[in-house]
Amino acid sequence: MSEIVRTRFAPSPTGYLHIGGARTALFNYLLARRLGGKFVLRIEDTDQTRNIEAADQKLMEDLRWLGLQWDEGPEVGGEFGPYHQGQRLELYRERAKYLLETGHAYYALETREELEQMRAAARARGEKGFRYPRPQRFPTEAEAEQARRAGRPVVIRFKMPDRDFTVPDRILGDVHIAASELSDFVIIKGDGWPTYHFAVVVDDAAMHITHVLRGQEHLMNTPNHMALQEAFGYPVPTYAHLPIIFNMNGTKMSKREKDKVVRDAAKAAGLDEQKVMELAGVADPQLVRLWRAGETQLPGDALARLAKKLAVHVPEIEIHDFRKSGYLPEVLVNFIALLGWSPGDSREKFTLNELCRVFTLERVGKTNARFDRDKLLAFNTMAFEAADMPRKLAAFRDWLSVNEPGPMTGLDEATLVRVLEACHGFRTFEDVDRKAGVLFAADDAYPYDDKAVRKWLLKNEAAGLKVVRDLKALLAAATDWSSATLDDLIRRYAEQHSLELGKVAQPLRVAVTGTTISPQISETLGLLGRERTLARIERAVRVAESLAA
RNA sequence: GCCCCCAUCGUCUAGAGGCCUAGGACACGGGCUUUUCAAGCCCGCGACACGGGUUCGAAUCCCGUUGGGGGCGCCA
Repeated sequence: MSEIVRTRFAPSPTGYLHIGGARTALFNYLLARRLGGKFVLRIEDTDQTRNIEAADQKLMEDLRWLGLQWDEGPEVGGEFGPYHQGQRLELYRERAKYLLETGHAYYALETREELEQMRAAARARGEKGFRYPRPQRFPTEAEAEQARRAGRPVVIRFKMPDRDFTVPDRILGDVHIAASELSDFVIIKGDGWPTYHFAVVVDDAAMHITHVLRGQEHLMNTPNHMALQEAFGYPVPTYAHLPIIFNMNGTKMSKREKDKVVRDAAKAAGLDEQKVMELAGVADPQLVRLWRAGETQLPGDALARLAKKLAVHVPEIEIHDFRKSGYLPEVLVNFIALLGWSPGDSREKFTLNELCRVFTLERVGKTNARFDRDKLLAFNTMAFEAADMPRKLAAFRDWLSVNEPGPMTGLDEATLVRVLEACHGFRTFEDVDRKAGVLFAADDAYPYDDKAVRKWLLKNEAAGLKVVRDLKALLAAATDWSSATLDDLIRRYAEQHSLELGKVAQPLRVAVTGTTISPQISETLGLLGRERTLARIERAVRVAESLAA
């Protein structure tokens, strides 16, 4: 029997998993775990025009990265598969035929244009919302076939019962929707594929789904689903509509936002079409033209390239973005869980397993939430602080693996550990990269920040330069290259010359990294090693002198 | 426009009639620490949208207003 709880996450494959989807997936996962049930993954790829190549793979990769492994679905199988709706067309056709034969559905022959006109006319007449007018006489099978042959579209519509519906929602309570708000909706599209409303009902029943947790944007669709269930004699699952997640500015979180940020930066930098193509590495001028006009999105890698050249931070929207920015999956899970759910006390730190034990629908709120990046960042920082080295190391390697190869790619474990220790207090791996990446760049190629060089090496009659030169000799003669020795050497030098430590450490830091940001100076030198430190100081002296000249 | 949902600090939230002079977290402000960037520590600022009821008593219940959000597709 199907007394066992079964939940599902049913994304459409349009790209990576985004925050809202991740939250829906998480809550479904948690509910199933909490109630000892099964969590099913189903790919809703019924819109052939929107499907994106390999998007299901990306979705699954993100889900797994978060730790939300499904019990049934693509790649793991299960007794109610297949789990791609595109592979279940026979079932939908059979079910639609049943509805047709039992008088619950009928053919409709209007073109999209005709429907648009009908909608416009209804609006002109001042009607409240468009409802498809059910015809007196329905097109026959023969007429449908004739229309098909004539190349006209043929869809199947469901005969919506003429009565009010009450959606029993576990979060919102009973929601009443009047019959006047409902109409005969399409269940089979012109291309023969099912609509979402149809496929979702057929599959939820076929897969014995008991609880449907989904975004609140689906609330008004629910009567359609309930009517379908009634027509089929399917049980009505428990519904729970989740509040929506917004950006801090109250707008909906959307992938388009990433493009907007970069587009605005490109505009501010005065880049023309040619330049954008060049920097983004895009060969199609038409694409760039549309993108500049705000009418389309750039491929992810192209956008990332352009953003990097413009030095703008692209807001993370999709789970994969957070992964690439150096967030921990357990932090995202923890944080997302708190968007719409709370334990009832002031506790905020939860692992996935802990959430599985305490999650209940009763504690899910009704109010929409804003996605506070600052708080997420703080969570990430605290998690790193609390994580042990094996965890940090594994996460660091994961981060390196999903980003373009950089100076730290391929470093051995001992060095990676040392880097992480040297960078303690970091918030994301981007911090680590920003702080220590330059130490692994070629000694003759890393850039010098002119401002830093002027301030710390050239100012006050090149006081910093003198310090650096002195130190070079001392460092060359150091007995060994341990952090302790280096620290001691630097402190002693400062003391002997009555200088504050900052007056010694900063010039040295600028000399060996080109910037004012690096791990503690003795660690910085330690990581570089004697030879490279000396080589870098030499180069710094040359750079500073040429800048002064 | 019509229908539906929602409403506590800037943000996420605790609060299920007296425990609330409303608690926590992040952000913010100030201070400490300091060799940069972070991190850390201490202190502080800060909300029941508004108006009516109900009640001995309301952030908590009811109604209205306002505000926010969602829906009104051959998208999901």
